[in-house]
Amino acid sequence: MKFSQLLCPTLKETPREAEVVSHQLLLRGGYIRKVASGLYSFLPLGYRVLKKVEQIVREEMNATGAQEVVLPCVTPAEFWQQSGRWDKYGKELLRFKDRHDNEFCFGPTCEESITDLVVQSVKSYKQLPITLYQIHTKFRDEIRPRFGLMRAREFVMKDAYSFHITNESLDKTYSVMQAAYERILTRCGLAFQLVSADSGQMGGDESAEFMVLAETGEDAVLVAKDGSHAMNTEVADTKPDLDRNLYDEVRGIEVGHIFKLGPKYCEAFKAVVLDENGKNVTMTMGCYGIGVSRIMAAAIEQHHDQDGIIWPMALAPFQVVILVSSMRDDALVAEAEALYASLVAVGIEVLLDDRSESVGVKFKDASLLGIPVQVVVGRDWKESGNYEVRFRQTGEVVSLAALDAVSYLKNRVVCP
RNA sequence: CGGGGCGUAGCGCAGCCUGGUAGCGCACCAGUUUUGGGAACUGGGGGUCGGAGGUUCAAGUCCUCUCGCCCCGACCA
Repeated sequence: MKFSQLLCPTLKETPREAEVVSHQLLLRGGYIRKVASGLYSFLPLGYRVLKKVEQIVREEMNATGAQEVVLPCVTPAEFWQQSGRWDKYGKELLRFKDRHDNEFCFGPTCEESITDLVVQSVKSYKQLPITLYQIHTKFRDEIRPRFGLMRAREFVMKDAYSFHITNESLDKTYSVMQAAYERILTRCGLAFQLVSADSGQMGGDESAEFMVLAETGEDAVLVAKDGSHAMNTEVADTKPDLDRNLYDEVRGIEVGHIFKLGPKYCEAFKAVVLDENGKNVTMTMGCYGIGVSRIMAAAIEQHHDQDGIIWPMALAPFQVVILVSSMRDDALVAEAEALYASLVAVGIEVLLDDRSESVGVKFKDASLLGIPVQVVVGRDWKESGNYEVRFRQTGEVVSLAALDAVSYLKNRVVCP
């Protein structure tokens, strides 16, 4: 991609509405724009990052044997009445009527819809266990949306649901999901903490949250000093005899939550299969959510500095940006374009900053955008034929012979 | 919903108290000179001053109502 063609309206000044750093930098970097409170458009760079997170989630889900589906965003009121949540969910559930005066809501989560699907299509214990997931838009009419993508009303979530006839089977899938979530967050380059949690409105027996550690996190977490476990302070508050001296309190951003739901929804939907004796048994269920768009924000909260975003390699919209120090120097431009073509040819995601801006602007924008590797074709190349390579995260600066550039950069953009 | 703050060009702001031709910086367009950490000059374009009503000869400014946005709280993946 050439920067001169890219829709990327960077801002020098922070919009007044943005309070937290991820929101500020996403706006300043031209990643997102606000449409209304809690509603955001993703611009090309923002969408690239979102797709990176989605793809990591998808790969790890598929690796567990989970199957990807898509359910409608709009669901009929009957589903929610059947589970009892039409009354319980409150105003967070966005409700409306169609032209026939039938009631619907925009799904904030999909236990009802997925259970309905499974009821229709799963009839035998031989089809179990099964895990279905989707990566899709959710809407929750939050009391107070805030902090940009951190607590938006419309957001992208991966929600997975597993169905079983034994608790042992549910336990097993729950563990598999936990391990998958650990791999997802590790691949995303995030430091996180697994915490036992309150299952809240979802119901169920056991749940755990995945917290991305960041001082700006909305949640407080108690981590045992011996490292053995951690819990949300919401849970700690229900344990009056807990010795808080044995814990350190840290802040976290909840990016994932896994639940053993049990039979609640399956009972409500009469989700039964025939067992090996030909008898009806009610299924039991687990659900597993990851805030895909929230991970974007959390990654920035954890990885930024005064100059801007510092994307982990796996999430970066581009791995490399080539800065041409002067667009009026034909030799420089030709060299940069040749380098660009050869990097593209080996599959590196590279942005060529071919704008007729001063090199200072290009440095500032490259740092703000958080592209992991900056390759400068300029002064050094004129003098010695070398490129100057700068690493956003470490500040390391390397002088690189042009001949070695492709193989060197290929090695340096590998995701851990 | 309670408390607080803010709405003036894409972004950041001044002007309001004390009513009288709607401004500044950045961004944008054209031209010239520039190009190693947000260049300079010249010339341009862009505004229902959030909306409605009122007071007045005259409202961005005063009054009333209203909508939106942000922060704190309750709530929450």
